[in-house]
Amino acid sequence: MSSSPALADLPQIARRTLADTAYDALSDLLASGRLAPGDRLSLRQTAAALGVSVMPVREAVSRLTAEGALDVAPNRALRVPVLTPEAFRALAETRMAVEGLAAARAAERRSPGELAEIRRAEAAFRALAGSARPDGARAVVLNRDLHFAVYAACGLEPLREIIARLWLKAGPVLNLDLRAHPGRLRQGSAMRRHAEAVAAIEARDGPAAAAAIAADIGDAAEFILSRGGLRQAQRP
Amino acid sequence: MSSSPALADLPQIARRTLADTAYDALSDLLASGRLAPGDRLSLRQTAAALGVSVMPVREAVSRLTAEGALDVAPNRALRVPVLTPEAFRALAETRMAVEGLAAARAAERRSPGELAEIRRAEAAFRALAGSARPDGARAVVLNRDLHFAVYAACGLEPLREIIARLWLKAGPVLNLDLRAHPGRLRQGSAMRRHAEAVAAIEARDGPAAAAAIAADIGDAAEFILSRGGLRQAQRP
DNA sequence: CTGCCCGAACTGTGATCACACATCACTAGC
DNA sequence: GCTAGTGATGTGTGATCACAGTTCGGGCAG
Repeated sequence: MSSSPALADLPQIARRTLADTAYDALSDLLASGRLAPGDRLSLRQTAAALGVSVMPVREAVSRLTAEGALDVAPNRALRVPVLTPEAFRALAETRMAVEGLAAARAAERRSPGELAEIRRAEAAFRALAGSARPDGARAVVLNRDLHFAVYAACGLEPLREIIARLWLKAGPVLNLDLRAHPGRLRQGSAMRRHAEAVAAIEARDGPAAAAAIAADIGDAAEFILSRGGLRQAQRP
Repeated sequence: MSSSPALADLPQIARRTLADTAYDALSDLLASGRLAPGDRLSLRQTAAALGVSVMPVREAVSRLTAEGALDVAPNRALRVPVLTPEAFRALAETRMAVEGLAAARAAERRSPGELAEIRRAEAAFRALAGSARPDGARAVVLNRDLHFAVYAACGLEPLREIIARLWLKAGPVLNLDLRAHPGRLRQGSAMRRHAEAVAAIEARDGPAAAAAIAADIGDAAEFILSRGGLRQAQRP
């Protein structure tokens, strides 16, 4: 097949289905905490909001329920999962273990470029968290950027995907709280943990990086649990 | 609403949709290696085979693709993912880390009942693997039973789910190989690793349990990689 | 005024149809 | 003889309809 070399320059046409787009839209809502635990959603309503039929939304929702990011009650009602304190604690412990693992590997094998990216993300978060009146929604994004800059450096793509799914489950709880109480950022706990993590990654100290990330997760989880930020999943 | 207390004893009616059933059927095919990497499947054909319309199959497939257990090519072709050697190695490393983590926790906090269940599963596998002509398909099931008896004892349900998804991705490669070459069982490598793991769990030695499970995974992965058991994902 | 019941509106689930696209066998043209 | 175009067939994707089940509010009976 001989043809003009100009064809080689053509960018591949992105082949995105409506279901993919719907999935991204719902994921974003969940990860950013704009969908709170217990919120119900309807296929037809979200389909109307997205301007498509219910089919793409159905597929997106079925993916999210498979990942545990959404919950279909026995009544067939569709809602954002409400975690019991026990389930939330188990999720937090899992995250501490798995994300600690990724952080340790990142510390040991990060490239100079990856380290630079991590430091940049840490600086961005610190600038926001240290400001007079931090924007909760933006803090959510920057915190996520920093964490995933670290996990991207661990060199194991499957591990990164696992963590992304864990964040989808924890996102509504964590970020709803962070949006509601951005003042917690001023306590500096997150900033301190982040600084410890970056220092450990810079020093190629795996265990220290794991400990810092785990402490960051544990601090936030403990704060939310102590505040009773979790509603019970029971109906009266 | 006052009613007879006998009603409290009634078991909940399992509300299984056709999509759930289709998901289980496909998962089983994947986990047991009866669907080999590169195999294509068609919504309409599998729907006909299951005696339902395409809708439930569509939903099951969309869940599986979200988990990475199935792959929808840019051509929209649906197939079991073909792992490159690099991707397979990354998956194996992730499994060694994550499943090692779970095994370590299981060793430290297993209950007597869980230990008994693990020992029973180990004995069942050993009996089969040590037999004259081991049945590959049955070995797949018993190996899975043993591993998940350990992971169930780790006390973190989210971690167990993560591992189940990893097995869905690795299953076609591993189990296709095991079915094709059941003679490898007679080398005793798996049996030795299993025995080490059970001993470590019995002794509540977390690091040793992690090492044994990781070695079990690593041995199998190394064997498959050395045999060139992975086809390239490229088309001629 | 309170408790119950019934019906309208809505839910997810499944089936069916329509469509754009991919694949492959085949044939016309060089 | 080999390539390029063409048609039939099958593919996933999306829309629409049908249905069983739920939810919720209004109205009737007590």
